[in-house]
Amino acid sequence: MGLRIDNGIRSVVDMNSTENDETTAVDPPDTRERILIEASRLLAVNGYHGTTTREIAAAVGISQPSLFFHFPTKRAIAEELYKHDLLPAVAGLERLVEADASPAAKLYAMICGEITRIVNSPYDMRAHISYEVLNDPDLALFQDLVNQFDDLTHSLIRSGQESGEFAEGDSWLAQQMVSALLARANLFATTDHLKRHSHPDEAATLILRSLLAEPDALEGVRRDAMVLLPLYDERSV
Amino acid sequence: MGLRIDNGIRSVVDMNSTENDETTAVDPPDTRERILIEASRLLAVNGYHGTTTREIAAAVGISQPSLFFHFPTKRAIAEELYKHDLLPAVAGLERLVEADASPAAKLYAMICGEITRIVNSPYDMRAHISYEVLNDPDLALFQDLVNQFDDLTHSLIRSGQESGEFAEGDSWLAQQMVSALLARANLFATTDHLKRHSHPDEAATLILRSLLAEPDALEGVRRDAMVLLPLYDERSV
DNA sequence: GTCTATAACCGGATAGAC
DNA sequence: GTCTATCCGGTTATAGAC
Repeated sequence: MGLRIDNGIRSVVDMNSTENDETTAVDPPDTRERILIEASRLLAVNGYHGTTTREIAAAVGISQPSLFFHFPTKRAIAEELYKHDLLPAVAGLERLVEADASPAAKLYAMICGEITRIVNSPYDMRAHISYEVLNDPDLALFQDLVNQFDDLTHSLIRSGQESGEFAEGDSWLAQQMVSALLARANLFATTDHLKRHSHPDEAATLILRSLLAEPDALEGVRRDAMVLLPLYDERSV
Repeated sequence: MGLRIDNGIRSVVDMNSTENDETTAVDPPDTRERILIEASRLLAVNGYHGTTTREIAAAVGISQPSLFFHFPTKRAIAEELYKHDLLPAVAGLERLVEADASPAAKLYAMICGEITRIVNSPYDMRAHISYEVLNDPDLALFQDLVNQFDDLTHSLIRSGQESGEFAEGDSWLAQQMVSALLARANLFATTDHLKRHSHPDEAATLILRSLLAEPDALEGVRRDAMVLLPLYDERSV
């Protein structure tokens, strides 16, 4: 079958594809896709209420009403962006949780996979988990998705503590630290510090060192996580 | 003096005063103070652009134009809140940095002191470091303050790495983890999980375990930090 | 698919009475 | 200090031509 180009920006699929077929060479983003890209930048910087449809249209280079040919409402633009970010994350973490491996390896793989995904995303998702968005009753779907992700992370930490692989401690606080670091990773991705200087592994190492009961176990965890990592990526399942 | 119950909110003035005269016993929040409290909640949830002066006024129980008797603009309300949050943080961290102690103890004391301060604040400061606010050119003052805080944290981590007290690693990433956790602490404070179940020490422990080259050094670091802690609090200098 | 013109609304802020 | 009434600029979204 081969990878289809989904007409857009180098879709996520393309960026990560291990082999390219010759048809993917050109790949000019259509208007709809350019709207999503520019909107993601503006939403990240100015927030949902701080971003106007005029600004998005100007960034794309079309008139403000032309936006409404491609999307029914401003909200629909934001929804598509948030879904693009959150659905693969929840699905990937669910696959990891069900896998046969230690909680530490699963957590390590999740952090690596998630940061890799964020860095490779064509969109700027810094704002995806702003309180402003999560508390908007009209965007309740995303509260659910974020809560699902957080709950899965929390249960991973709990079961690691129960098996003795992780040190005892407030599992809720630990989960918040993981989720805070991942939210921050969206910022790394655009300041491009992460792209140039840092590795997903470093973030995972930082978290695991703080959780593991036995620091020397880290190398083994890393090896197990590398085997698990493809599971997190929807293309490889 | 004795502990007064603060009916609701302890006013900022009271919290920081080293000595109380007897006239402060009752402490009914005046309108101006109530505006700040309600505005902090709404700003935290809906963001700056997502919060209207009409909503703030309704929460306080006055008419919308009455706000403008107490504050010249909507922005002035936000500015006062952000200053209240950021000025003591930067000043406290500066005092810690200049103190005579190990970087690890200073970092531990900062995290403890900062979370304690957040939990005790009468305001809900969840939104204080949203990109929406930090990127607003009219609020550039706060970018400076946040950058100062982050730079001081970063230099603390760097010098700990240079002395061998901390493990090698990306100091920028480590600083981001600290700052992300503290930003999240503003959320803890209102979900009141932190107030009930968690201790500032747990957060500091979580971070230090991930940074220390020698995990067994943690107990000594904690003891040194406890001596340092009063330095962070402006009331005790 | 994109445009111009515009409807309908909501935002911050002011005027002036009490 | 607080109110009612109001101004005015900016915002989302629609209508209809090309």
